[in-house]
Amino acid sequence: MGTTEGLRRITMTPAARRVLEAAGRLFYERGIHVVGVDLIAAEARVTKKTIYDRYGGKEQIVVEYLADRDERWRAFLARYVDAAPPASAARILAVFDASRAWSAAYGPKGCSMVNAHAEISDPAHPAYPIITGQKQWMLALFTRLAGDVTSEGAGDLGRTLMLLHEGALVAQGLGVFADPIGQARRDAETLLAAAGAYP
Amino acid sequence: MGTTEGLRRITMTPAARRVLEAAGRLFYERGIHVVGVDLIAAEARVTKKTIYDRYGGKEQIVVEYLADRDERWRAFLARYVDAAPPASAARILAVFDASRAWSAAYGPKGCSMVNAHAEISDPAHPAYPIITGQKQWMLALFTRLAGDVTSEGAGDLGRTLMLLHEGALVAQGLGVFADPIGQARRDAETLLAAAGAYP
DNA sequence: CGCTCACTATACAGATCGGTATACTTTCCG
DNA sequence: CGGAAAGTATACCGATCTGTATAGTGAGCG
Repeated sequence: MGTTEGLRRITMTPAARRVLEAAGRLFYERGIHVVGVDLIAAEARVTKKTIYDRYGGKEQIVVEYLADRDERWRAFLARYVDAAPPASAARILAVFDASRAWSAAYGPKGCSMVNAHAEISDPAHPAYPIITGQKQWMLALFTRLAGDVTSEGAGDLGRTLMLLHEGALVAQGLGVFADPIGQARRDAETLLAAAGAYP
Repeated sequence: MGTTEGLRRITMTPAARRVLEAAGRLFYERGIHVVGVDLIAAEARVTKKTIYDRYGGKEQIVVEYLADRDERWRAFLARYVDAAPPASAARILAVFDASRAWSAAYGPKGCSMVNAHAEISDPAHPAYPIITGQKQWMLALFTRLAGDVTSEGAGDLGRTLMLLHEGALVAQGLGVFADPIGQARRDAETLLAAAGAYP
């Protein structure tokens, strides 16, 4: 079901897990290119040999980092969406609730996929499909959830929700104003009311 | 009026201008950390000595790059906004028209400020205020333009427009769907109609 | 004329980059 | 018992990074 199938071929030994944890934190907070393998090794209390035994190269660490974030975000999100009544507007609002909770828990520097895309511009990079795949998946999710509560115009509504959501993540990362995800949530609510999603 | 006053102290000789042009193109297309001074020098057909004579260091090239983009974007945008009737909803829509034209002319890889923020996380970096300053300025612009066409709720409308606009730039950069800026523009139009901005 | 400024050309320094090699230890498991 | 797997420690490689040093060229100008 995931788009990350053929990419993750790492034996997740305890040391490999520490590497992924340290790399994830450093990549997200400081950026990908600026974080070296030596720093990751030191932070994970692991030798470089172990890193290269498990991952083969830095590129694969990046792939694992993004695939892991993607996987965890989808699971995190599912808990919020599934908790809301089926085919309800509340299911859409739950996405914004999940984003706010995720941001509070895992760092407010915006979306890791968007940030990674700023550094990985080459579409041939093995991590590229993970980045674009998650955004495609989010758009499909919004469109599907919108289709469950409106008789027509689900595509349009889905794209608008996508824009509000992405905009909120960026505004959150740059600290443009307070609680942008809350703002986006209220905007989505208004939008859903206008679309007749509250019967 | 600009937020970039105390930062630009470069004598813009012909060679320095070629450096800024080359660095701007490379930074935007490939990223900041991944582009070295040697590459910039080669691409600008300039020796490294000239670069360090004019800019002092790579950090200042980054500052000039972002300050220049910010300056040019504001001038570009002003032409679109000022061409629309004063205190009209068309002025707001003109922002989206400007973004679409800018993206078509200067590259579709999203917002250079957002991309730079992914690589420059340290708030003490001299380029940081340029990044956040532009977003603050955009929010103030949207809020001011919104205040010109609605009697109340300009702050709220301004923030919503900001989210739509930022979301559209990100979606454009990641290629989530076709013409996201056009989508955002239509959404803004609906929003403005609901707010009674068309008398 | 002679000075200054902008610039070229080239070589180099010191640090850091991703990645590899060698040798050793521990743990688990058939 | 014995061997494979997972790990540590350390030293190293070539390439690349930002930044500097030295020497020389050409144009503008008082």
